[in-house]
Amino acid sequence: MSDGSESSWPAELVGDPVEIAPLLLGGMLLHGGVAMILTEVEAYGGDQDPASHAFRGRTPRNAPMFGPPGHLYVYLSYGIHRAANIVTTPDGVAGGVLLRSGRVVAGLELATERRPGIVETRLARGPGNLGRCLAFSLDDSGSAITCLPSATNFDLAAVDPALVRFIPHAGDDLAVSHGPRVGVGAAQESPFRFWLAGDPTISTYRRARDSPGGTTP
DNA sequence: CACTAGATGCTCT
DNA sequence: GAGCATCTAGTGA
Repeated sequence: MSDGSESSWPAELVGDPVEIAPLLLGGMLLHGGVAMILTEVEAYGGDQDPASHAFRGRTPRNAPMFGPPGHLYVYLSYGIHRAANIVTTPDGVAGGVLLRSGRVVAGLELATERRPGIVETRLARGPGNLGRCLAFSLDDSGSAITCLPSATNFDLAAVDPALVRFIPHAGDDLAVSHGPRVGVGAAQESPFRFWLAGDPTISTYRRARDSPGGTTP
């Protein structure tokens, strides 16, 4: 009974996570009273991707990965960190995009409260830190994401912090770098990780590790 | 900056 | 019980 609230996820953002992932960069994600621009993402597939949680089939935890696109898949990592994916594949097909880094653009006080003493550019660096800034919990796994037009002008205080909203980037092209994911033999050919070139919210050493001698600016 | 070790709790066999 | 799609603090240059 969700008052006709179907996911407003656009068809352009449905498909192979490797193709959709770079399209999410520059988009704005809202939850928990904080808004951030996505600066680094990573694609995860289904039964083709040995590193994916969905690789060994459907379980209660990863069920959202197999569900409709435009939904959240949140998992607990190392008992501490909550990492979030955006499901991009059609219903019945597993695949999603892990949100690795972001730049906080609104709700800075809340984000700083959740990560005391951390410099602004590092507030949402890494999947666990990003999830903490946005106050994601395991209960948010499976939630629908409301996708709004890029022209949307919002008042953060008026946005329900329990809802997940996404506003895609539109306008001038962004400089996107990409690199292969290390440690996964079967999928080393195609790039899985994408980030905004030169963005200060992404650490340099991690960048160098992920794309040795190639796509970095 | 590079590297190491330890924390921490849910998920699945 | 084992194993994590990780992060931080600590060390040494």
